Amino acid sequence: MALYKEQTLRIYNSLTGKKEVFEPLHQGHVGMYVCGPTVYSKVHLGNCRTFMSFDMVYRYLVHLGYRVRYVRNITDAGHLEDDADQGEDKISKKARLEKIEPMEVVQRYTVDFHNILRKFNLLPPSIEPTATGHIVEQIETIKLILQKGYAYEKNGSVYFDVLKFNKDYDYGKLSGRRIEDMIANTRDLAAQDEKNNPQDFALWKRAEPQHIMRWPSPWGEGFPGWHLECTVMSTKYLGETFDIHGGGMDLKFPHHECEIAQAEAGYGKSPVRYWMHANMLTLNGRKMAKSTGNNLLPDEIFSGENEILSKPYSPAVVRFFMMQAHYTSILDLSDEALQAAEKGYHRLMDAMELVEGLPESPASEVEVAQWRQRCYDAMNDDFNSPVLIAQLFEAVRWIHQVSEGKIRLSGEDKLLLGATLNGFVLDVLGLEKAISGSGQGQTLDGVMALLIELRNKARTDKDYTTSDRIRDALGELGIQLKDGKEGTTYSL
RNA sequence: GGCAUCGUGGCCGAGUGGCUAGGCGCAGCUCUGCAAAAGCUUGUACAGCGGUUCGAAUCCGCUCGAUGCCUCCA
Repeated sequence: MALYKEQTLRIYNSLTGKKEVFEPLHQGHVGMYVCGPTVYSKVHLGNCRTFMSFDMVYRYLVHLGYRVRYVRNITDAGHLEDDADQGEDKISKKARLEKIEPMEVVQRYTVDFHNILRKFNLLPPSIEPTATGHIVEQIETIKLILQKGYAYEKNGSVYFDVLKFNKDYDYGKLSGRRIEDMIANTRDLAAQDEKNNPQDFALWKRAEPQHIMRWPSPWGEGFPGWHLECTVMSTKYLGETFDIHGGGMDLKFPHHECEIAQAEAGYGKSPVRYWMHANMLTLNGRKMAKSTGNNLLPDEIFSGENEILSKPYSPAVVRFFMMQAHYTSILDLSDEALQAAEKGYHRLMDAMELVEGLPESPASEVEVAQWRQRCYDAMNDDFNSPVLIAQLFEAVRWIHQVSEGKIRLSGEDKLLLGATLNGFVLDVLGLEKAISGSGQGQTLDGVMALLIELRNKARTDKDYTTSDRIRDALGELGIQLKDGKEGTTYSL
């Protein structure tokens, strides 16, 4: 029997503001769409957190036995410098500045994006569609919205008529905004704007002569509006109604609000059953911004080449750090916090290594099956990974106690404990075992075994000068010796 | 200025009416030739001020602060 039949998953739905029991549209199948990056620069660490959160969501759904179609797009056209349909296309601008083709920009940063996500151990989505690959579908959708009367053409551009839409539907229901407030707060610049109302947004923009990225359309040469691609591609691959739509909190308004409006205008029904929004990542208590220098690139964390952190941190440690916070909470990254996460991460992973060799007893003194359910309870409660991790550390304590002979564990429970830990740590949280044994691993192991043997010989001979010399010299090279009950091990 | 999310012990971070997660640090202990590593033990904290309640970190109001979006400004 599939796990999802015995577990009750609840998801905080941003649309209703409540935790709701998750029931997919089609039993056993889940359709999930996540707004992907605009590939005009190196992927932002905050973006990574969002995608990592939804990777965890995806992994847990798969773990529960659902067949998930996970669609995450690549925005490679139409995303303007500001979101009020002014300014330049982000990708065109970068192409102009670097004097290369827009598609070179797209290619370069798509590759970067994939590389970074692979380091963070994110699973690839089922489908990763691009905006430029769906121009035809976008034009068709614009025609549909025009035909339904919720859009108008002006000088080769097509705009969505928000006020008209709001009469028949509810614009602002996702972000809790009222159209009256928005109108009251808007400066009157109708004179220089071709939109009927400042709240209207572009479905299609006429390309100015210097604009490089352009496609023919019934309204002349132009390019699609940013909000449209997500509506078009989610509908194409997941249907007019689908289960989960995710994205960063910063996309809630206007992007997701516009997606709802486009879909409702076109198809007459709300597109998404569960809206999920991941929260922001701050750095040393402040938002990340290139202009203030309060900014970190993922690779700068891995390499340690930055002015903010005291040392490099591996992708797995950063992932563990992020998983220790709930995805709906603002998370603050700092050197101190990463150091703490690194130690905790190693404690967890080291304990997992011990499970297999634990002594077995006829009966257990701990309730492994109940603990396993507590792990599920944590994840069932809106993917509460921090509470899950707290439960995992409960198991870490047991492992050490069993290892020291203080409590007993049956062979059956040992298997269950190990399988549960592996399932949650590796499959659900997506944490990887500490990197060891690359190309040089075996050689290094051999050298270290020799040094450890020599040092232990010196110690038994009470030649502490020699033994400490070995220990200290290795320490200076960044190799730490660990004297345990079972002998000496080392770590880099 | 508007909307939204939030403000928890030295740090990070769960918890949303009574049953006080977890990680890191600190301290004590065990182990050790000495250390390190590892393990064990230990913390009644919930921005401030009012209010509701038998009882609030948890509900309500106000103030202050943070983050995002919108506006303003530029």
